[in-house]
Amino acid sequence: MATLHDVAKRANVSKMTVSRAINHPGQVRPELRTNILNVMAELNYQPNAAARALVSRRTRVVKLTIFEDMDTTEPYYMMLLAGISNELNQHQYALQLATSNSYKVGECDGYILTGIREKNYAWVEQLSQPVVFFGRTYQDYDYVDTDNYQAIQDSVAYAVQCGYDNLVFVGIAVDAPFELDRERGFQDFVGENHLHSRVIRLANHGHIATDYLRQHWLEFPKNTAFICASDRLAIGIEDGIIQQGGNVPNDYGVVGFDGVFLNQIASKRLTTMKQPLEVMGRAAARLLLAKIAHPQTTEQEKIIINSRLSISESTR
Amino acid sequence: MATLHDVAKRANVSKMTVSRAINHPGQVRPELRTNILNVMAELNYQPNAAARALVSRRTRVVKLTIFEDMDTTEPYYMMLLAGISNELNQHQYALQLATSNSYKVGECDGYILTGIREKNYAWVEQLSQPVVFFGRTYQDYDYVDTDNYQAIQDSVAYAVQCGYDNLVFVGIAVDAPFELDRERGFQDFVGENHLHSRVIRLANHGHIATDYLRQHWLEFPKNTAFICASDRLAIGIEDGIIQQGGNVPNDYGVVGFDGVFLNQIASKRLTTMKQPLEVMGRAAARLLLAKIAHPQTTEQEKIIINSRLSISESTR
DNA sequence: ATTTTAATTGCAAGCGATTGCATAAATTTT
DNA sequence: AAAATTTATGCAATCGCTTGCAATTAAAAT
Repeated sequence: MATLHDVAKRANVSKMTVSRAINHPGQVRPELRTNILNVMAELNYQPNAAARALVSRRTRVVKLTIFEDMDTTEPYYMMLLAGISNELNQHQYALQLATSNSYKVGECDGYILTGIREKNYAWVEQLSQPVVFFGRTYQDYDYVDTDNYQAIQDSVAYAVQCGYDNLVFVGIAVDAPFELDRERGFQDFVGENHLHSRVIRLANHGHIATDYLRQHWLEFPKNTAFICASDRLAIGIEDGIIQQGGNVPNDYGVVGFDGVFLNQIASKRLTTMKQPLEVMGRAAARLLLAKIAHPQTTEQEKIIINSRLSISESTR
Repeated sequence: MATLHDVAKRANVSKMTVSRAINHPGQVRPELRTNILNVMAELNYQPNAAARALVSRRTRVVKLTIFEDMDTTEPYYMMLLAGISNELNQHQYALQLATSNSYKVGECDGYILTGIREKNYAWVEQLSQPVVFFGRTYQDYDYVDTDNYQAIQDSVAYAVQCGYDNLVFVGIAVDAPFELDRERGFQDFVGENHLHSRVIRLANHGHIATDYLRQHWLEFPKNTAFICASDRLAIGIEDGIIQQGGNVPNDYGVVGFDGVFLNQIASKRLTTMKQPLEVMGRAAARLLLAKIAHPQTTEQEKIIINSRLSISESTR
């Protein structure tokens, strides 16, 4: 492997000039610089990351830590990963992935944290590097999120506009900010508009929703819309309706949440509140990189990115 | 941040002794060592990874590169990630994630490569670090994979044993080793056993399979089993059958492949050939770590891990 | 033409750890 | 009891790069 020294010798300059040609382009004579760049290419020179990190105290690594016992069946994170990875890449940063088991391994310049639990806060507070949360947290940290409250309101408003007059919120039985926001959004909307409504909470599995519908089928009259807190639940609900002989979307409407991919496998393509996860991932990465570059300047701390309803075949 | 030097001073020894206490426990007097370890804990000393990497030429980072334009809707990789991450973690290695865009960013001690395309081989060959492929490749490299040929044969055998007498292989329309192996496995089995059979190839989307069934419904008599090359296709097929009024599993059987999670959302829980992705990920990581530790000793190069049929409600 | 200022380049030091060799202490052998 | 061996520890050099300051050169101002 060629080193700075090799390049310098070959280009007849000092190591310093080569270093500057790379890191401070303005400080070196243009023609000299192009020459150096050529030599670098000839020698296939790659700066040694370790040496760089050692002296500059910059690893050029960002760590994404997924604390939630990673539900490996959830494509949600995959899309997030893609967004973060792409953005970091553009800034020559590498993405390191850590889980609740491995969060202590490896160094980095900053953290993107998601799926955090109360018990992890002690660890978080002790971090010396900048931190950005993905998803609003209980505590007061910088984060990127979607407006769950508003998103659900939009979903319900749409269902009402479709003409469904009985609104059922199918929530995920979990005590997390995103879920509470959604439920509150639903409650407020149906309250203000005096709508027939109901809230049920289920574990986040399609077949659980299907089973639930089977057992409670008679409780749901025609013209009911199910506003679900995940696409999984939505698909389970839809399957359940169809199995009970209900007609989707004519007599029953189903709206999902997340817009992951499940709509690709459902019998009918799902109407769903689509989170722009790729964009949100990029935003989180960008915010973190800004904090790394300017540790004090803490201008924009909370970034809210709107979800949009993707209208398809499960509503009329 | 405390350095080796700080620890050494506080413990009244030289830096070297501290270094040895960490890396070569046998070479330092036990009581001295425990004392040093205590001081390290007191000072919350963490070895500087950059400095270490610089001199030892070991980054303690493994890079997983997913070349396939990452189908972010595919939980497959998520499960793989979990396996790799867990295994690396146990060996104090960090996992760096790269995609087809970012494969040039960052240094590492070795690579796990997956979803590789012909055009990437030039890059692969030029790598100086050890490489392990996830999934058999066209070329002759070390890899971890499941026996796709055998797995499909097992699926078909099971379907026959269930009493289905018309076998349909629903393949993914892609020119990849895993797919060719599966198709060949099917063809060989039905050929040798003189079974009624047919092969169709579709893009890997559930609703495409559903649509296909709608259009070709009359071509599939009762007592047909669909052996699918993915769970997505299987779910689409199953939905299609049900929508056409067919009875699963009594008149039609459906067998999936992968065992990702889709069975959690299907109307009926899917019988599927389950790849132990977590285990396979761990195996890949372990193989790579072995190659990193002993670059020459190339004993075990191809690791085949068996998939197992997970029998559920979509077959009788 | 001479001084001032700005733009380039080089020198030396050092980031925090590890490797090879040398030294000191403890143990065994003769 | 002296010599040979093993076991522990320390010293110095070094990994490849960047920071701070000094030195050189070119451009601008007097």
